[in-house]
Amino acid sequence: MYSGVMETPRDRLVTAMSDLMWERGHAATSPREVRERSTVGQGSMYHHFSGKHPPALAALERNCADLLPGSLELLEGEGTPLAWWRAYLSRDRDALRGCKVGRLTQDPEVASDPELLAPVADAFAQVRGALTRVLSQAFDAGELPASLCPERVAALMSATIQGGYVLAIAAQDPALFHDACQGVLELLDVASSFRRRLARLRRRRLLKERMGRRLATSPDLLNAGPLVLGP
Amino acid sequence: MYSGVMETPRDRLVTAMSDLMWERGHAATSPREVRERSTVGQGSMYHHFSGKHPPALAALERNCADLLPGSLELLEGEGTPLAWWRAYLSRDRDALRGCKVGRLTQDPEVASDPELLAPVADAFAQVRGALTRVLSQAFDAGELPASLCPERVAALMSATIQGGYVLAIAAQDPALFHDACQGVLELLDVASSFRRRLARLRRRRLLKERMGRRLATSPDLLNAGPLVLGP
DNA sequence: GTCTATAAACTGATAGAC
DNA sequence: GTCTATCAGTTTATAGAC
Repeated sequence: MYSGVMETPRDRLVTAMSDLMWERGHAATSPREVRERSTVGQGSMYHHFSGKHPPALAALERNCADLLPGSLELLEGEGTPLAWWRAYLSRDRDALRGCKVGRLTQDPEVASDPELLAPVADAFAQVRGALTRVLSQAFDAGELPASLCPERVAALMSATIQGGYVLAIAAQDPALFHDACQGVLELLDVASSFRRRLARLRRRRLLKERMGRRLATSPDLLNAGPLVLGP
Repeated sequence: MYSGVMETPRDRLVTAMSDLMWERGHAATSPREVRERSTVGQGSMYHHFSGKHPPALAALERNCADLLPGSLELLEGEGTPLAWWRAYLSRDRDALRGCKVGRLTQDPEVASDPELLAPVADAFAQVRGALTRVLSQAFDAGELPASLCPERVAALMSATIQGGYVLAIAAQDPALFHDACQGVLELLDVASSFRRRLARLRRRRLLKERMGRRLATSPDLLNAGPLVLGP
């Protein structure tokens, strides 16, 4: 069925609700505001939706569906685990506007309504799942120390982004968002370089044993100052 | 001036506003709710405060003043930097209720009002400052690799907590909050053990040179499997 | 300082013509 | 499906007695 270029009134209502939930949350959004933004008549609104709940659920599901693919596609395809999580944590995000989905966890009417919370919970679970898979690959490849737990590091990555928004908005400075993300990247770089260095030591030791002679430990390892990481 | 055990009506209004801002945020809180909770009469409320803004500012300033000391005192006193940040990140927090202060960054009326946002920004800046000082001490003592930046790791710690709330509420499971906090602790443990191990290598090398003889590299270092950290 | 009464405004929701 | 008109219920805010 051809719907033309114009959005249908129903879509306009959902779009208005979606925008308002991002800007103001659910509890702070009144049906009147939704109606005004959607430029839909008073009577028409009640023809399409009865109350605030149904359009809110539709808006939420659309927001999650819109946002998820962009996040998930960064965490797969060509490349290495390290490149994936770097891309994910370095992704350009509008720090002062916050997360369309995450913000709603702070809304009393969403958090207390299992139906509204479900798509939010699902979106976060999927992102965390993808991050966990990526990290597990890095562990299997020996690129991260086994003392780290993929699930916990995945939770940390998601939390860093969500908490980064909080810090940035509080300070009205996007730099804090990027500081937090950089911070976790730097820690992961240390952890993965650690593993690489240990592996290097192991290889040398094996080599040394096989060749039956002593190999001087590489001075550049022992003098290592700040950890400098490859590109 | 003696005020007795009972809170004054003005205090009751501020307390009610404070509780409601935590539970529902500012935008979603109506003057009527504040009046009902405070059990202050309609006329009395307008005698003490004109509108929602003044009691909100008072409530916010009180919340920040109540919350800050508890956080700051964990980050000083006897002990080591590592013990301080562990205590800070392991502190018992009600993950599903969220942060009294941080939640308000997601409120449109707080985020867009410089006067209301100021105490929030200040509280976060102070915590970040304390964390940065603690981390700087660890860097100075050589307990963390110099590739890490104290400010960024401090931002990461704050973000982890704030983001942990988001994940926990989304999943309605406090475990996710603790996962995120544990995740950053584990990464910091790796980073600090890394530094310790490098330092150990350096000491041995110095010793070796001074004694003019070769010292076999410690097998327990080279065979290190999962990093096991001290208590 | 506190209370009751009341005014003024607004909001959510419905009905019925087109 | 959309519009106008309208109603009922609430909410904010003020006035004035105590």
